[in-house]
Amino acid sequence: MVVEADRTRAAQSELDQPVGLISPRRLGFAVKIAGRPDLKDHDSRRWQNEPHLRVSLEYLDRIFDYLAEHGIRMYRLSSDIAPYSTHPDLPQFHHQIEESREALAAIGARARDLDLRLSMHPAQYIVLNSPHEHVADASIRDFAHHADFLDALDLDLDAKIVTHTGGVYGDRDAAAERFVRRYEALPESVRRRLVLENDEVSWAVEEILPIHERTGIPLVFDTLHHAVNNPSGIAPHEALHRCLATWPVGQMPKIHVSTQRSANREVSRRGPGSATRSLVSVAAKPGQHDDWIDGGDFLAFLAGAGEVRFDVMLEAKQKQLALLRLREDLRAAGQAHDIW
DNA sequence: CGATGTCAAGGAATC
DNA sequence: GATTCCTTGACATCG
Repeated sequence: MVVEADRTRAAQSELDQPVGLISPRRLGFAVKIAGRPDLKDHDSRRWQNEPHLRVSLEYLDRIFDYLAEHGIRMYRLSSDIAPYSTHPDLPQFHHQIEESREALAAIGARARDLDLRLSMHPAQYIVLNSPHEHVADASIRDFAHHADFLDALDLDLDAKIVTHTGGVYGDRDAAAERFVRRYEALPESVRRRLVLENDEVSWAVEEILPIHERTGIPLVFDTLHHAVNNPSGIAPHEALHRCLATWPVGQMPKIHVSTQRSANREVSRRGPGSATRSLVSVAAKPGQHDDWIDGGDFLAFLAGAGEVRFDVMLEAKQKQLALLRLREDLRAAGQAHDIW
């Protein structure tokens, strides 16, 4: 059976670890499966057509097939998996978790069988520290829904909900204060899963560390965001270590890794008012994700990381294809035993 | 059928 | 105060 074979390989890999050589335990990717339009990540029909979580879970089962086939053990679920489930004007969609209990239990059991680490990352509209109470309230409801969903899968506490701090609104201290106050008022079901990621514009590592100190919330280190937003110039590995240290004993920390899109690239574009496509050179904006992960950069980052362990969520446009290619790059560099 | 418009939701920068 | 960008794809409708 595939699962048993994977477990055996897992045990073997642990034994093969050279003493002192540090590695992530898992490589994961987010939501969409590149090049496989048949593998949908959620039921995306409009509300008029009554989309449902049960349909999304059938899709997810097919994605799990793919993950099992490729030995991938970390995956970010779509936050739209239960369509309109917190939409204020569509209460008829608010009970999908209850309506899907059995399917949720089954897919959760399968995730555990496959030793899959799952996570979620609510959309940009979820802003806990917003000065607008209605935005904060909607965010709290959304977090609670995400937690209920992961709980319905009966997943352990490595299954996290990732968020950003939010805005600054011209007063950083007040913005941090709102985050802390509202975090502390969150239900335990949310607090035990919520983790905070440094972002690319407003809240750098040095600015979320104080929030961790006040709340205990674990920090997800994002390498690209740190490269783009690092006002006091903290060295990447220093930032990494500080974030890893915020995780409780017994939970495996995770980080986000991506490669920045290079300055110029050729893309196929549809001309204005015309149906024909042609190759055009466009400038990339700073902080954009590249299609792939640079294997050399990744290896160098690991080599300098020291005696620490963490899982790695890859954020690349080519999704799981970037993960598979990175594996090949690492294998070519003699690090295959070392990487999941 | 291909092209175009739309989608629940926010924040920041710019004017 | 209003507009645009961010970023994303696929559904839904229009011509």
